Amino acid sequence: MAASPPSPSFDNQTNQSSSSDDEEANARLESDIRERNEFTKRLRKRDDEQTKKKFKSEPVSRDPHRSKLSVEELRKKSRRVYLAARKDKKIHELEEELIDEEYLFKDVKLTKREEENIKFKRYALDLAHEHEKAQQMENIDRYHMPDGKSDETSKNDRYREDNRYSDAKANGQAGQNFEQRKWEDEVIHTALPHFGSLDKEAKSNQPKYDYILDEEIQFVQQLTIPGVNELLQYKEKSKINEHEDENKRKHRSLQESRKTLPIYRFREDLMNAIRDHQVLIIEGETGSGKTTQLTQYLYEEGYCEPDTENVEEEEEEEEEEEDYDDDDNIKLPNGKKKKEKKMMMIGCTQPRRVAAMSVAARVAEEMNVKLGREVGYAIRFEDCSSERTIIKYMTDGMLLREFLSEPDLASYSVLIVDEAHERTLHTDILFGLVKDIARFRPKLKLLISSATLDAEKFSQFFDDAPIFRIPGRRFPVDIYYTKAPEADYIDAAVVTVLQIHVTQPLGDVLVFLTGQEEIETANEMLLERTRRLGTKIKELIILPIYSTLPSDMQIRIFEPAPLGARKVILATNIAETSLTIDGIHYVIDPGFCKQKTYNARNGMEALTITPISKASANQRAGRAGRVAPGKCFRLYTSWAYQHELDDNSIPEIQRTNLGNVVLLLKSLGINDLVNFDYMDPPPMETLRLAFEQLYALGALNHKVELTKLGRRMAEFPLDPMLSKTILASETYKCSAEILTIVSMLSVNNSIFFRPKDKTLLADTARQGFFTPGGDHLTLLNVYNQWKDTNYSTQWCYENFIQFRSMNRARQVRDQLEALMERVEIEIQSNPADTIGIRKAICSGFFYHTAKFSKNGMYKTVRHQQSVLIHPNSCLFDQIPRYVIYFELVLTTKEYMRQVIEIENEWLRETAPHFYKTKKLDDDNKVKKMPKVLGKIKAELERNYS
DNA sequence: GAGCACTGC
Repeated sequence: MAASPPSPSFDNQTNQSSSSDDEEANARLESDIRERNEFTKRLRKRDDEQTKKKFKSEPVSRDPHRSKLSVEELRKKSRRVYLAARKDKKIHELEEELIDEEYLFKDVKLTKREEENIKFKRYALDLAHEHEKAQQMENIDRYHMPDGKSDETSKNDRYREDNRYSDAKANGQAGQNFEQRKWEDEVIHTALPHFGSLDKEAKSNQPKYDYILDEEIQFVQQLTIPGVNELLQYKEKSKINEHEDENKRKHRSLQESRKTLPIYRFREDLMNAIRDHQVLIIEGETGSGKTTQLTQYLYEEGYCEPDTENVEEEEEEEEEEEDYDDDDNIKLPNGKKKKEKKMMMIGCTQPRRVAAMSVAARVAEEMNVKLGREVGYAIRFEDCSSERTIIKYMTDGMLLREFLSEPDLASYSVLIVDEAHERTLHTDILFGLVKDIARFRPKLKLLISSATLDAEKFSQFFDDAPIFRIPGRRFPVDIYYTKAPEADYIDAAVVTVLQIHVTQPLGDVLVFLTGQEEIETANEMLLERTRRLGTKIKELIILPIYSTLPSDMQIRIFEPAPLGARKVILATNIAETSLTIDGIHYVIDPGFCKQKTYNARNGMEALTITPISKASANQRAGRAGRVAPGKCFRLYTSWAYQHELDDNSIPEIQRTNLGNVVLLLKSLGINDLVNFDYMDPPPMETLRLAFEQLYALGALNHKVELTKLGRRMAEFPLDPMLSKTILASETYKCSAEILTIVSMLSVNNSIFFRPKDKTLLADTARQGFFTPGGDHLTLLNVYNQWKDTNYSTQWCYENFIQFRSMNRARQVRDQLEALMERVEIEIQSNPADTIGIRKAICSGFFYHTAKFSKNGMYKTVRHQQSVLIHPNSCLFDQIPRYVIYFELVLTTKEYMRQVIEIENEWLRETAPHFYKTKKLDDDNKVKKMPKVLGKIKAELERNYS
């Protein structure tokens, strides 16, 4: 990994070629950066304007310069190798120049400028000599980062800082953000005079610092998130009993470690609060132990005991086979046994599958029972629970589905909605549902567990339920902000990584970027710059992580860095909540993430880079304090944090298609979705579109009631249009093919693998699968070929197909196939009948029809939106008159993704209620929606005004 | 000729 430093000799052959390589790479980088600058400029426009307002004395903000600057600097950098090689030569020249000048101008009156020039030259020469000396001495700490405490160096730094103020004043060009800087330094006593170096103007006079780092960013420490560390406070030394067997010893130590968790101290108070209140908001910080302990405490308090009224009824049936004692794990901790299925359950929801699984496993271990028995979990594709399960962890969506079979959730005595602050779509819907059932089930306990900031809001929603606060366990994290906004946050992040690497003690760095592309760019930049620095710096191991990265690459981030080296992890949002990496001491947070937006007016989705929320920023910062005190460097100003970031992210319910949720709620008998108890209501347009689509699909009738068809559609965990397609496949006797297509469509566009260095091969492979008729049939073709190889991994690899996605499609298909029994549809295969297959798709997606129009684009029939066929589609270079698309996405243009060609008449055949019937070759006109929908619209408008 | 944050059923 450590590249050798550039050869000092410029004449050297290899060096020349490598420098031309460098130039090429730089040119690429340059154009990349130019584009990015344009982009980020737009994003930061608001930031700029605010900054301008704030610093009125400074008419031009730094940002517009910066973007230009980085290009200029890149040019400089491309010559850096060359310059480095000339260092010795230059020093020598400088020496001679000085001697000459002193000799020549000995008796001449020099201008002030000339004098300064000579003075500067001597200063530079002195520095260079000093630097060389320092380099010869080993273990000298040249790059010191002041820590703000009053040691010798800090004083010096402070002095230098003050000089900078007066310099700026003297020059009459009140330095960038001068007032602000001074103010901040005065107000914040812990201010960091400079992180690495001084500012831009000062930097040019500081060749000593410039030598290692090309550019540096200034940070100011604003505050420290205090740590809460109760580690070991309750730890008791375990006495090892030699007669204890391994299992018992392990169990004992587990029990002891349970007592060290912060929540343990609050057990009694907590249980009292739960006893006294039906609904309790638990504000528990990460590491408090609430997720694993709460369920166990509740169990130990007897919340699983059968409902007494029920037990009397069921007493006669109390007979069950006892295959219970044939295991090592015989008894539950306090000797209670679960006797029959009338024991009540404690349910705990998690937003993520892995969390549900791993927490359940941990609790099973702590309770010394087998996972899947008393303690179990339920996630899609995998139900690891049984009749005797009393503590059940599950994903939020899973509990939502349970409402379908048990609308009052009678088998639960306690429901815990964990990680409620994440506000997933399913959690939000659950809020309304559980609040409702709590009203007529007074014995049901409801615990809403959330991180900070939100608790008050949850309390309000649940009729002012009391809030119980449990501290967490974490280390303090120092927060640093930049002094001025950074225009190019990738460049800024890269520079900060190097600053940390050069000035800070060892400890891994986590950088949050928005996507794969940014991660790859940052990776290349870091590689290039560390290569250039060569052995002057310690080894830096750069590791990318994002969800579509192959698993073997993902695992690498968990390997500890070798001795003396530092890991830098370039991550997407995946590292914010979904996975935890130990050993992170430094977090770099540029303050952006990608967010999906849904436009209900035309049904178009887009993925846009948006500023994160304060809650997100704090979550990210917290990642630095898991194992030791950490530092978080935010690449935005403290002012921006205070004034420009929202407190919380927009909840999912407000930015997603609600078709499936509306259908689910309808089938739960909730008729009035407009007045449903939302914590934050979805946009009116989204609800209206959902109603309209469900009506068009025949899932709702003219009275907006669920139809028989709608009830069958609700069985599938899919978008209503996909469910309808499946149900329609019965008519065309091609359910097997449709199941495959639907499964392939529901794994998000990640079937084809396209590595950067093999784009041509990958594209050829993809085109090889193209099937006449459209992309759906292409997907079917891919799946069937894969199936013919007996689901081979090798085949995927050879054909540039993502194995992980295929496997997922297979799982989805298996689940859907199982559900076919419930809706009583036979699995029939008719692969040759591509018309039948397309007609079935038409029955579900007639709503997504687009017609080629005169202006060379397509127009969607419903919203008259101009769209294009996506360049990845097999129909890209064809112009079918009518097409049906799976989805609309806004990227560089408005595109239809996954497209099939259809015939005009199919629309009237499959959706006669939707399309007006006229003469055969006449254009199909969309029928007017019935009055009921108009009424809904009116009601919606009333409610949302 | 484009470009896929992350989940979940």
